Amino acid sequence: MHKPASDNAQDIHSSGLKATWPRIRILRLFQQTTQRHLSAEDVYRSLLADGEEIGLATIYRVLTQFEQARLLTRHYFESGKAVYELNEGQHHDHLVCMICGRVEEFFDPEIERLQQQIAERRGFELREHALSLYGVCSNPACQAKAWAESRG
Amino acid sequence: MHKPASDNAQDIHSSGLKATWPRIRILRLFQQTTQRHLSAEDVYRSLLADGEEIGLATIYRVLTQFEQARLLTRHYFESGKAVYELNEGQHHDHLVCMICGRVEEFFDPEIERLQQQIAERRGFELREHALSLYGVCSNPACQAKAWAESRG
DNA sequence: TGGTTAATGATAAGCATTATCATTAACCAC
DNA sequence: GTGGTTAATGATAATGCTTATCATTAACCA
Repeated sequence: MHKPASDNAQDIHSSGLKATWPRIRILRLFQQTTQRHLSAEDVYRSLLADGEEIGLATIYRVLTQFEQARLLTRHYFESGKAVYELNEGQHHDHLVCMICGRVEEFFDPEIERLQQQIAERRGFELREHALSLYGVCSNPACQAKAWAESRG
Repeated sequence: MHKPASDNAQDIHSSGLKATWPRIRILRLFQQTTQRHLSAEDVYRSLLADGEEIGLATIYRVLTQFEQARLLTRHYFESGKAVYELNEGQHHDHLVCMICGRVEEFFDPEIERLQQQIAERRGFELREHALSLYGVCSNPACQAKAWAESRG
């Protein structure tokens, strides 16, 4: 069902990092959690709830390292704080509910192609992009809340 | 050539805000500057250089108010700090040079259409979106620096 | 023109994140 | 396996951007 911790240690090792206990636990959390997108604080709390007292400084450091090692990818979603998700190869963009915070993923090859074309036309060598759509999801509670907000 | 300050005061007034001196100067800065995208700190420094001692707290407050009044729009560009630009009606997205920070604007109706379509298919009512492309611009200095960075 | 009420500015507080540094634990050679 | 080297950790201080507080000041309207 889940990757065992040892595979986990392999992944970390082959990224040129020592397979320390905090790093193993953090990576495992991303592999096992149902909530794909986690902030540093989320990771800290989850591990603590699981009896793992890992310092917040370590969490921040490891998340940054994992991002550089391409084990995780980072996003901002306009919230003022970074969230990370497991990098499973296929690139995708995000659709975020402004009410409940739910995040859906999508991939549109045509949009990707157009982006590349726009960059090329302007002499930019495209390295990465951030595309996030913000709206109100199909949950009736969200639609009700959105409607209430719109009328002050 | 430039809008006179009085028009300026009109815009502020019709947004339901008092036409105070700090607000007039801040809006004028955005209308006159060549650098379209300014952070709170940028605004503070520019006005100071122009002999205008406006408190940083006021700058932050006014930028937020102008954004709510749709006189300005806010962006993040992954930099950890907000930048604002004059809202002149037509929506556009951004192409940002990761080396020199230069920002170009673009608009692609096809991308806009596809975004709308994606949101609809998933039952989202699209409210806004953030699309920023990051790369290396055509400036030879940037390309050289990017190349140097890529090899540590 | 004066009174009311909101705006300002100095400063403190807040929040996410990074830096510092003494202690601890992984790894590699033996 | 064991020990020594070197990097990782964790507590905490520091930073950077932004918002809150509150006494003082200035816009607006009657």
